[in-house]
Amino acid sequence: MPADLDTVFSALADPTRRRILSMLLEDDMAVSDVADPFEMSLAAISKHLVILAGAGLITQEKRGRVKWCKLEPDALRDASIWMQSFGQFEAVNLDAFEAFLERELPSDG
Amino acid sequence: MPADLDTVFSALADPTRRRILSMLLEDDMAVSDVADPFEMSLAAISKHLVILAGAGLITQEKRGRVKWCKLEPDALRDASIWMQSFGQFEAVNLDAFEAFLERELPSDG
DNA sequence: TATATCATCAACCATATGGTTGAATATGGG
DNA sequence: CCCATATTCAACCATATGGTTGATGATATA
Repeated sequence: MPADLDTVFSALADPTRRRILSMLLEDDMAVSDVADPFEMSLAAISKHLVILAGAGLITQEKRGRVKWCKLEPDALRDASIWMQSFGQFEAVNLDAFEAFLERELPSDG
Repeated sequence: MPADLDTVFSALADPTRRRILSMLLEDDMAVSDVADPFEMSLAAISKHLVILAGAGLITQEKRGRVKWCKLEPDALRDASIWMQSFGQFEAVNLDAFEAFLERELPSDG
């Protein structure tokens, strides 16, 4: 049951949450390791993770006292499809795509 | 100068605004015609249009006393590209796409 | 000119959002 | 058992968001 578009798009609207997602592209992470590079409280990050999980963009699994966060890229599917319905733009230009990632991923996801 | 991802995603997070975008897929529209099918004030719709314009998703041009609204689908490009960076999902399945449009476009865009 | 129409502005309101801090709740290790 | 670690909870705060209404500013038309 995919989260609705409201939930997914508003989850994606926050730069902290997008940055978390891009961190999770590398590997699954514990909550406190997700929080480490941010200059905000662990509680704040914990709330962001709840929002990402509510949107289905991540899942969380507790093992011992550590809660692991895992990216769930499929949750982007419906939103992506929705965007393609406005897709008078041609299929993504791969050069532009790589340049974009180079530019955006390090800081903002 | 494309609007940033924050702006685009939060513009897309509201169902009224997505519905407006799907109406504009059909044709350019005047502000009051956009407002017609909604059960909310013209002023509220006017604010939504300002937000869509701020995200670059539409442009507005005043001719006489009528302000025309036009969809600008290119503004979705960066956001779409960003989403594809999480694109472990394969290229959009066209059957699923059409089913999705059938399901979503009439009410919610 | 007088009047109606198109759209925005300004002030206001309720609720949501994103952050804080300190206490509480597991769980693991010595 | 005792203590440290991992995470969330609860209360709070400032600001943002999405709506309302009534006034206002342009423009078209009789």
